[in-house]
Amino acid sequence: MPEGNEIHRWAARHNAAFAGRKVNVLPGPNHRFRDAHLVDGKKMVQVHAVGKHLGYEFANGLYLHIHLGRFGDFTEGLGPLVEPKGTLRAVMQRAGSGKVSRSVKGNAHALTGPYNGPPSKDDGTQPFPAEDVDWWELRGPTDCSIYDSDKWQALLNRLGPDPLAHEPGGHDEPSRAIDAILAKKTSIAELLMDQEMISGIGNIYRAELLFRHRVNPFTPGDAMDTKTLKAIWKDAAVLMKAGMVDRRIVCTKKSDRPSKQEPALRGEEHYVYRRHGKPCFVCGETILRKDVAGRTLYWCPKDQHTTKEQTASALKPGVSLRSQRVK
DNA sequence: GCCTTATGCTCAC
DNA sequence: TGAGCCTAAGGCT
Repeated sequence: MPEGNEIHRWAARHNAAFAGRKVNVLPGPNHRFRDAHLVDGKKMVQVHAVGKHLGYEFANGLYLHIHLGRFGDFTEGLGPLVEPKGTLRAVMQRAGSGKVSRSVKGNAHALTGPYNGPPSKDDGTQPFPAEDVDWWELRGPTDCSIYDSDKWQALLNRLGPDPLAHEPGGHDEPSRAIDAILAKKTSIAELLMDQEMISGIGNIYRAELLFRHRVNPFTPGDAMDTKTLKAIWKDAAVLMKAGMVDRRIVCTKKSDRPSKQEPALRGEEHYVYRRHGKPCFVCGETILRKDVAGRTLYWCPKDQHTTKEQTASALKPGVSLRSQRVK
């Protein structure tokens, strides 16, 4: 369920664990990933992350392309693999690290922990360094398939610049995104989610970025100004980088949190995302939500200066999104 | 157990 | 613009 921060984090971890090594790539129990054999047993050169896409580059010139979509996720583990579940799609394992064991019940070593931070789960499991990862398993991706280098390059060409793919100070690329946005009449809320404009931003970051810059989400791209767009780009890079490290998207400033706690308490990570019906941390106004192009947009009508009509278009409290979509 | 929701995207019409 | 695909969790009965 990742945005760009998670994708770059997986790429970093899987580079540490597998880059330069021979790996086994196996289809899941249902064998839906039929092309696994094309890279199985080959040397994995390196993992690339662009926007929300992962590309595992192999020495034979092929790429294992993975897009997690909304539901996809990895489980990493140490030691022998255990009992894959039916929904499993694919597995990568260090070659020569022993046979895949399907006899052990339970998965005591498996967890999807943060880099070196505190455990992400409340079950007491401890994180381990990426270098120690022996295998990962994948479930629920939107795509898991083999690309040749032309197909991979075509993907890169299609995607807009990625805030996480650029070094601070070397920000020449955002101009491409900014020019593209300024040429569109579509709302900035939709444009921020458009991977051909900027890649890597998803529903949480778009809502939070628009709030942090007090931008009316319904503003057309061509009515935005360059200065604000530049600021949003820079902010995106900072927030997403932080989200890469602790596997937690935190967009509130300490001074805006009701508790003033650092790190942010549960429920105080976001200004507007999933806070509909609750009071804005900054102005106290009720946070609104609306279905926009199939995704839920959250905003504060006061801080983000929405018009009466835009405010009135928000979903009524208690009404389900599904019934709203059917209108 | 059913319903809803969720950090996404593609394709057919 | 809508349907479809993918999986899991939480709230409700």
